[in-house]
Amino acid sequence: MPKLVDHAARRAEIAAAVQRLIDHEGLDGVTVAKAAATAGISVGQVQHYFASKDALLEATYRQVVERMGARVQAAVRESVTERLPIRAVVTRALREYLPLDAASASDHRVSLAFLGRTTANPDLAGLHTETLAATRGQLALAVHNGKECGEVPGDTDAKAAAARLFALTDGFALHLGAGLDPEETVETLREEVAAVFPGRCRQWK
Amino acid sequence: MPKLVDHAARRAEIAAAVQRLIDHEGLDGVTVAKAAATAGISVGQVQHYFASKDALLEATYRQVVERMGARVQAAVRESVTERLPIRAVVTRALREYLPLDAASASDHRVSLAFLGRTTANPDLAGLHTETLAATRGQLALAVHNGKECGEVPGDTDAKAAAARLFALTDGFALHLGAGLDPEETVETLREEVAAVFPGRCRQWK
DNA sequence: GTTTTTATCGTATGGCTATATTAATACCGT
DNA sequence: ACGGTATTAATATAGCCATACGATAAAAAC
Repeated sequence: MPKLVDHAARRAEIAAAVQRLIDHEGLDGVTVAKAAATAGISVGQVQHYFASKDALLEATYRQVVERMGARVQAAVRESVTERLPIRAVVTRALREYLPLDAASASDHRVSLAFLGRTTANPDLAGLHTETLAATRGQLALAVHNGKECGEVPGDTDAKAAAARLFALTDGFALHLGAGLDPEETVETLREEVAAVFPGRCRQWK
Repeated sequence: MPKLVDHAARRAEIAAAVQRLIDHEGLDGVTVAKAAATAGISVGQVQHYFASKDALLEATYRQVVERMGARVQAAVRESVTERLPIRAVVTRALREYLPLDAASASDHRVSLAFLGRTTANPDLAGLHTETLAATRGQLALAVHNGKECGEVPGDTDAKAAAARLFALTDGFALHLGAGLDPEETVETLREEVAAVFPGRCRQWK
């Protein structure tokens, strides 16, 4: 057999180049030729690793979404191993959704660019809706656990509280790029979560 | 002189056709030829009313933004003439930002499509940022007035409260298209505004 | 060492698009 | 009625882009 190449890694590299390109020239500015130039390879090589331009863009989007999810999961795992209260876990998790550093800001911009295409692309819209629903579900579960644990009052509507916190976070993420102070925003988000989780856990989980 | 044509009205008609086109095929699916076909006119006529495709899209976006703003302003004016408390005025105004009916949902989708292009278009990004800042400023003013009037506690940070309510509203608007219950959402928004404006106005303004 | 499979590259091409241009039309003031 | 101009239609053009294709290199298998 010929030269051995890690296909997945190469695809990831190319997708990363496409992300830089989107960041710089927008989703519409992406052409296969420019993607190849950004990645420092030939057009033919891009074609070798992606069957079509659509496949290339889909892989790029998937990579961005996965990285955003991974950031949140990492924050959750870290908080859980530190035996922090659910309130703190949720606060850290939601904080990870905000475009506070360069990397997550780029991810957010790119995911926003794709979001603008959901209008005419049912597949993309479906993926987006599913992702939102999953996140909202996890958040609702956290609130529910908070009720069982004693951090959240018993009369709280877990689903409504989750929807509210999530919408607030996404709204902040949207507005952060447009003249909102990061520190104040994070502080407000912290207070909002604290308002939903006012109690203390009765037992160590 | 020749045929008299209301330029502004004709431009608005064409822009409305472009909006339908964006709604159906996405912002990328817009071509001058399709725009002409959707509007039921020739390509040459589109060229006559818009110097370039960019100008056509900009006019469309501007029309959408203006209509969204007008809806809010109308709600505010109506509420004010009814001598409603500021709380009710703000509630109605924010409610108008949500894509609850077909028209505002279309406007929201289209503005989202344009938002996805702010990545690479500084002019568009600037316009968007300004619009957000203006809205946030108006909202902060409403909260400030509420403090003077007695509806809002004196220790409320008007700017922070405005930023929070606005982000929440925009977040809800974003999530409404993806599996959020409209009625519950409106109710939650109403409660949130009520929480910021818990008092009663001391005097009739 | 030959063969076969994979990787990479450069170029060709067919289609689509924005826009320029040219010609035709219709209406108004006089 | 009629010239002139705003308006409309139709066509031409030049550029760009995704994708197809062919050629070359390289490395494993035997």
